[in-house]
Amino acid sequence: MNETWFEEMEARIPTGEVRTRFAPSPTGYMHVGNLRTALYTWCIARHAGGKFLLRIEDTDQGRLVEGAVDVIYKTLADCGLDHDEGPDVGGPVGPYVQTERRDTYLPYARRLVELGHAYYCFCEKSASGEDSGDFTHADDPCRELDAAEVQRRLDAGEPWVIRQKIPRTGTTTFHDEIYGDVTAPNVDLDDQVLIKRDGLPTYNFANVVDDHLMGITHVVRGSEYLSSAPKYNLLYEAFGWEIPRYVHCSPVMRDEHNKMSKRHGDPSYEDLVAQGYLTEAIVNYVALLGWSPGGEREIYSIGELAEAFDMKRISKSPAIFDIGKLTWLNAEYIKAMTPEAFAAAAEPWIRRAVTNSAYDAGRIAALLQQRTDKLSDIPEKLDFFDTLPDYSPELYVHKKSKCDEEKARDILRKLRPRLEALPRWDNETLLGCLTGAAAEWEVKNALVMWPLRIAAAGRAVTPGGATEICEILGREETLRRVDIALEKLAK
RNA sequence: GGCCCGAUGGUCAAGUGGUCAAGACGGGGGCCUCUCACGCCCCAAUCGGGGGUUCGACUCCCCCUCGGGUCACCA
Repeated sequence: MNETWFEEMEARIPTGEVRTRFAPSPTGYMHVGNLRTALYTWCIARHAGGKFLLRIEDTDQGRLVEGAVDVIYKTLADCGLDHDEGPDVGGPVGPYVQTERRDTYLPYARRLVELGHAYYCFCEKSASGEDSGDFTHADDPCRELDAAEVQRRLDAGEPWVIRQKIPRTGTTTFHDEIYGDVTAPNVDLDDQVLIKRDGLPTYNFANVVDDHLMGITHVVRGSEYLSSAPKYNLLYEAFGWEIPRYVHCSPVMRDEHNKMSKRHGDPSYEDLVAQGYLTEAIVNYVALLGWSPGGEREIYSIGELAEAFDMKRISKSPAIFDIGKLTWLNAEYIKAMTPEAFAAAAEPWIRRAVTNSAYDAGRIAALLQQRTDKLSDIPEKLDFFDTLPDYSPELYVHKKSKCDEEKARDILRKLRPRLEALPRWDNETLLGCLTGAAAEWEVKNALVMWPLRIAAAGRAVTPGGATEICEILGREETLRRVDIALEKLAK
């Protein structure tokens, strides 16, 4: 590559705006930690009115997973994390897939060799695990090979890699937006491989080159990269490039010791949605896991998150994912929905349990909205609609309502003709009928409501009260169930 | 093990030298009430340990402990 090529690459780099990127490798699914990183990255860009880009890091040919990229697109889109540049929408510094950029890395690596900050290494691939323990990047014989020798072995077709030439003395300090200055002794830094034997760059190298070539101003990533950051700095300095701001995020944990992981069966974004969690609630919860806006407010829409976001307030220590708190937040979102929106979201779940189309899903949804933590909890609350359970008469015994089987039979007997004679069958009418009866018989409302609700539902706990359930069941079915109750109680 | 980073209730966390150490989830109790839930009220629960610095430390420094990360031709 000639000098012109490098100049052209540099000339494309946008300046004067905040540019962040989410750079996943398509090796699996969107776990919660990934989602959070993407969210923070997006927030930094949006907060500053900058650009958010998506770059696919697929330099590991062995770990590609079919369909993984689609999961990434879908998740980002669902969550409202729109990107300004990326493989699908293009942009000024494309391509945005690393394997499509394969020809740009080698020239930069060669330039580093020329600059004396990298070298060709012809050593055999080290066996895995061999150099664990007290390994301290022992003198690589290739480090000081002279140019002629290198050229000879290259010409002979020997396999090679290019390694970064780390200084043997001194220290390297880099600045992180949330951890502050971090210093590491150069001796502890490895002469990491930049270009692999297959000609593709390693993650570390591709990352630096791409971030520079794409004009990334804020590098947001997991804290697992904290200890390799000094090597990145050395690379930027060797090239004479401006060092971006680093924002390292601590991991999301499943418990005190382990990160959230697919292996442990921890839920991904998609899993959570399948479990009945709302996207808005997931995004909101994840944002607050490891970041705090400072005040007491906890409910934030995606837009409000972008507005309030201050990366300085990202937590330094790992946070444990608490499904219970997510569930609470999800319930808050459900309660805040309009009845229409909730009915629409709940209907498929309602119909899993209630197949009888005579029972109005909208009415059922109205009973459910204040009692639903997550949508998947819905079906089990509704099983009594389609078929009346074969319950025990003991269910009629309820201390607080002062009800027992005897009283239940008496109440239901007297109630049946009144219900049958009702001019209309709606909640108000039913309520009037029942409270009227209670007043007339000089008993508590509860003593009338309890047996009727048990008769109608056949279970102790139901969403909604007696009148609401009877209204949905309809007059005919209600009377049928009262008759069944009287039969049970007659024994 | 070397190196790097971190440490406020069970969990998420506010707090940046002087506070009776916010708030939320969860837990406990109560009120409301046609069950359950919602809502409302109240309660319990935290600065890992030890040294300094200071008139005064959760806040600053050191050590210990504990936790996390990293030490791949994976990202």
